[in-house]
Amino acid sequence: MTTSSRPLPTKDRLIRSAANLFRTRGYHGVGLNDLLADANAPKGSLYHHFPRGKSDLALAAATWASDEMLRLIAVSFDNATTFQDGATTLCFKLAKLFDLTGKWDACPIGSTLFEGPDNEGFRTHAMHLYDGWIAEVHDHALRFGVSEKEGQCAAEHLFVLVQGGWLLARARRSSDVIRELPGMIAD
Amino acid sequence: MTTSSRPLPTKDRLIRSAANLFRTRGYHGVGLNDLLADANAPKGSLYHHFPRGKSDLALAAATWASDEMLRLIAVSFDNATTFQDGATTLCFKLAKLFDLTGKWDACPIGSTLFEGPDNEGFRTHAMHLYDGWIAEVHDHALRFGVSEKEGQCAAEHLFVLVQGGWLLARARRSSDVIRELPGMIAD
DNA sequence: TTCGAACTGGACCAATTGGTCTATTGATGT
DNA sequence: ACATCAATAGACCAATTGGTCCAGTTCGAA
Repeated sequence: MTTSSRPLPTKDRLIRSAANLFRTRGYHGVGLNDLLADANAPKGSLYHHFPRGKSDLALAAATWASDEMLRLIAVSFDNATTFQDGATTLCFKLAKLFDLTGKWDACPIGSTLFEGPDNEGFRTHAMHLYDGWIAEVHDHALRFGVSEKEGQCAAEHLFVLVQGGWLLARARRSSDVIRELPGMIAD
Repeated sequence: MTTSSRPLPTKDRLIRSAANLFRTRGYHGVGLNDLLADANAPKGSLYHHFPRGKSDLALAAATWASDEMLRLIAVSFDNATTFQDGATTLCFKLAKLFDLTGKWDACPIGSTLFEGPDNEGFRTHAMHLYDGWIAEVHDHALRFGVSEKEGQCAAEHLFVLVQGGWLLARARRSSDVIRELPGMIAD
């Protein structure tokens, strides 16, 4: 039961709980019991909405979490005047979420989809979601008049920085690294 | 049974197997049965050498894997003439390991120690190991005449890039990103 | 050769795992 | 009022989990 989860339909509660739990404890680190208790749903509902069970739910949870991230990228770059500006805003927003919520301390996709059981399907899904993030940044970059190739480079660079920073921040329990990320782009 | 594991003492076989398995499948993704089969050791030996069981073994495995990485950093920077040079060599070595072995497709520390059970102890251990990597790069950076602070920055920057690149490379099943990492330092 | 500790082998355990199945409930259209 | 079907509730299951325990074995020092 994360936030005002009462009015949400069961399926959405399952997805949200799964996303939040997998994010910090990993796919295998979360048992169905924890999951169902957190979502306040019986086992029957899980297998009604996700016939293939835990793995299906993990896929859906990762997609949902990815969409959250896409929105974060969008709002960060929408009001930006330069790429640097957008990247800086994104990092600061991530750092704030890292500090305030207990769940933004790791990339939701990686924690959920790597180390999964049917590794190949999970990996492919993760790849697509990541490419979605990069494409989103890429599109925004183009608005600032950079070339196609430069935009792709910049987007991948930002992705790599964010992921690396996320990990180090988690290990140190400090969002400082994330805030210093933008400085690494210009250097 | 990874490589010529016959002459190795049981304890070392356990550590190596644990390091290799946890690296790709995560702490919770590896059961003791898999682990013991891979190390070709009985359960009694595990709890003799690691009285606290799986978690103790994971700590030892992470430390061992970290030492491997430290050596890789050392040989990369030892014969380098500039920081860029050392960083480039390191990335190319990592990319090669990524391609050749099946196990260098993720940071061994993160996969093993995050999402662990007694999260706090695991997290602290991971932090120390990571700081070891950064310190190693930092020391090499100083040899090239940069200031203390610049060296720390450069080391953390490289760390972040490597971690982020590692993740993207894993998702894409391609070491290309890792090889392009050095280009992101200069940009 | 004997003694004692380090180590091995594996039977055994309670708890938990992901998953199945069926009975029941709720709502919606007719 | 009825039929229909999506959704819920949870008992139940085999398999596996990490962990305990102890009888043997091995091996080096006395």
